[in-house]
Amino acid sequence: MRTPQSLLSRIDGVLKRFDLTFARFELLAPLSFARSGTLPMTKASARLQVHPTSVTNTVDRLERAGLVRRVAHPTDGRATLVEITPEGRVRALGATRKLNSVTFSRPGFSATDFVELNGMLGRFRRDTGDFVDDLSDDQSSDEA
Amino acid sequence: MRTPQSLLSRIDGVLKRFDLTFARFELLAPLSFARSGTLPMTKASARLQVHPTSVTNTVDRLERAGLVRRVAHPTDGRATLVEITPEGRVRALGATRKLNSVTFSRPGFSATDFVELNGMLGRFRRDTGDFVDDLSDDQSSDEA
DNA sequence: CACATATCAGACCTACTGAAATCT
DNA sequence: CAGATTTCAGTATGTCTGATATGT
Repeated sequence: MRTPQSLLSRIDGVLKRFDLTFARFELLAPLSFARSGTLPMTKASARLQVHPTSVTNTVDRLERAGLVRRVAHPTDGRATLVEITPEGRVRALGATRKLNSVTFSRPGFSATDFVELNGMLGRFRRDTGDFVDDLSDDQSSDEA
Repeated sequence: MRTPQSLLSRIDGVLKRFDLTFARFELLAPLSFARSGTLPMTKASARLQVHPTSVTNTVDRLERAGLVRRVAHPTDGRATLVEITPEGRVRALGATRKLNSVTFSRPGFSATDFVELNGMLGRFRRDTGDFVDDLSDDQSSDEA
């Protein structure tokens, strides 16, 4: 538990310069990668494995910061899409780059350990049934 | 980051039955292992790598629950020792046992992966200078 | 009508900052 | 007096539960 704690503090240190937290980055980054730039709230909740109200909270903050927008779902009147804004894209890209550069400059793991670790964690997630919807490639129904 | 998150939720699930959180267990467990059963606040802060005020907070809650006691430091008038109570020992032991049994029943890692992982995380902590005072075997000066 | 989606209100925990009290 | 130790007040974050409004 100490290692991810240490990693997280490094990550948060970087993200702070972008006025982001890890929780917010975790939502913003996938949005910036998704072609459509949108994600239904429900999917975000499942993807990040957090309570729906937590997503509401996170989206509230990102929206206040002008990094995302809430958009009505085109076909399901109950659902809401989160859409990344141009400014959100810029922010996500900058943060991602900085995180990558910091990670590469001081990875904390040897190259072989890194590969090995990746495999282990993948096996763990598979064995504990954690790959909930990472397979379904995104907001299939969201071509907004 | 997902794997420790998953582990933590399992751990918290177990600890909840003992009216403990992971943060509180992290303080209580070392106390139960230490022969003297005491730890200066400062050491606890360094050991757990959390802010001094967080230790104050954690000790407050444990003390309210009757699991620890605050004791004046015998030689340093500024310092305060945290002392585990008999009830605290019982609680810590029970929680530790339950955690171990759950861990063994569903480890999430293969035996070889587990050994490998241990080595990696140890190397990580060593390389990032995270073994602050785990070497100094405990509250050397606290024989209360 | 049963179910799904999202939000709100309320609560809790953890952690931090800055200021203060006490002691070495 | 400079520095160490701990606490307090106040703030922010993230997460959860339960209740609610809305739509399928």
